[in-house]
Amino acid sequence: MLNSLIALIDCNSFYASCERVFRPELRNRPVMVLSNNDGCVIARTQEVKDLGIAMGVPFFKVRALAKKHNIAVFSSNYALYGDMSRRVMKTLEQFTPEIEVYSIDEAFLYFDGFEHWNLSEHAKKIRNTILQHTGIPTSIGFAPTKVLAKVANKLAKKNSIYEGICVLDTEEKIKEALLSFPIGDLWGIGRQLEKKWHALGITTAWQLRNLPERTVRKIMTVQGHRMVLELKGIPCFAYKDMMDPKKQIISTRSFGHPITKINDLKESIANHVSRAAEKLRAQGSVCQSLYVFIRNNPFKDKGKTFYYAFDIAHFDPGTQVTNKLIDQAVKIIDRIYKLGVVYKKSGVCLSEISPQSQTQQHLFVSGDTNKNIRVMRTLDLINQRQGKGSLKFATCGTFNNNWPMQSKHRSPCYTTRWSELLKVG
DNA sequence: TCTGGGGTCCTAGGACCC
DNA sequence: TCTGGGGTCCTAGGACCC
Repeated sequence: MLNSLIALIDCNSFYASCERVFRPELRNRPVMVLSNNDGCVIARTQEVKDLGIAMGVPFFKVRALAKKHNIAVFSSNYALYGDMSRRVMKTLEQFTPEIEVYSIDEAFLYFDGFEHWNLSEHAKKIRNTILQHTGIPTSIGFAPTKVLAKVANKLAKKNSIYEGICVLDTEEKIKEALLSFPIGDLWGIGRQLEKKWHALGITTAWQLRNLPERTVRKIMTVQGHRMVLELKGIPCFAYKDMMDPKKQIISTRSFGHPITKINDLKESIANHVSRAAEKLRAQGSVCQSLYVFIRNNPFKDKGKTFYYAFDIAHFDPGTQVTNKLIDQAVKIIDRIYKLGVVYKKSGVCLSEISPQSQTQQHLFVSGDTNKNIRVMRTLDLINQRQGKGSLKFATCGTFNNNWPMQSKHRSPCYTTRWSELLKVG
C-alpha cells in the first residue's frame, strides 16, 4: 500500500452538465456547448461523444448531425459555469484542507495522513455530495502522483466498471493500468510528441516509464524526465496555487461579423485593454509591456491572403492605468492598420507583470500617480456593483454593435442575474 | 454564413560582456 | 598581431494544458 495519495476530481462534460442542471428534461437528451461566436464544439455529453463528434470541431460541420440526433445545443455561458465551478470547489473543501484548483472543472486533493481510510468509500461520499449540492457528476482518480492521478481519473471516466472511481494505490495496480494505457492519453503528451514516440515504437505509458533517461530527455527534455519519475510514483509536479498572480493577461476575440473600419478596430482593442487592465488591477499588478494584434480570417480565401499585424508598447515604469494603455494601443492600431483588409479577430496581451508594490520609483519619469490609481479603483468598484461595462472609456464605444458576438443559443444566467433566476412552480 | 480563448513552461539562438 | 570561450540576459517560438 502506498501512502500519501493525490486525488484528481474532474467534472464530467462540465459545461454540458451545467446546462443540464437547470433543464432536467435534458437528462436523457444529448447536450453540447459551443465556443464564443458559436464557432466550435467545446463540451459534449457522452451521447454526443458516442456519435463521433470531436472536441473542437467547427459547429457548421456537425450542424446537420446535431439536428438529426436531436442534440440540445448551447452557446457558452461563462457566468453560469464560473459560478457552478465555485460551488463545486467549495464543496470539495469539506473533504481535505489541501486542495489545488487546477482548472474550471478539475481539482487535485491531497490526502496526506489518510492512509487508514477506505479511499473508495471516501470517494463515493465526495461524488455523492457534489452531485447533491450542485447536480454535477464527477470522476475521481487516486494515485501517488499527479500524472498517475490523471491516469486513474481517465480510467474512472472511460471504463464504466469503475463507476466513476479508480484507486491506483499499489505497484501491481499501477503496472496493470500503465501496460495498456496509450501514450498519447498521458497528461503532457500532445499530438506532436505522440507522433514522435510512435515512430520509435513506443505506444504505451508502461514502455515510456521503462525507457532510459537519456532517450526520454532527447525527445521531451526535462519535462519528460519529470513525467517518467511521476509514472514511477515519485512526485515532481509541485502544488500550484491558482491564486498566484498571472504572468500574462490576454484578452482576444473573434468578431461576430467581419470588420473593415479602423475605428471599429480601435473600439474592440479599447475594450480588450479595459478587460485585461481590470484583471491586472484585481491581482494588484502593473505591466511593462502591451502587445496588440489584428488579423483577417485565415480560413477563408484559403491561400489567397493571410494578414496578421502586431506591435508592442513598453511602459517604464510599469502601469495599471487603463487610459494610458488604451492611448498606446490606439496608436499601435494607427500604425498597423491596413486599408482593404477584412478583419476577423483582434486582441491584446499584457506581460512583464510585477506586483504594484514593487514598482520601481523613477526619479524623473513619473509612473501612475495616486490620482490615476484612485480613479481606477473607483471605476472597478462601480463596475463591480453595477455590472461589467457600466462605466468605460469613450474609445470603447457606447454600443458594441459593430462587432457583436454570436450567441444564438445562450442559456439564462440562472445563478448570477436576478432577472434570470430559475422560476419554480 | 459558420474554425474559441486563456494560460504555462522550456529551449535555441543572438547580443553583449569580460 | 592574436579574432577564443564562457557566462548571462533576452526574445521568439514551439509544445502542452483545459
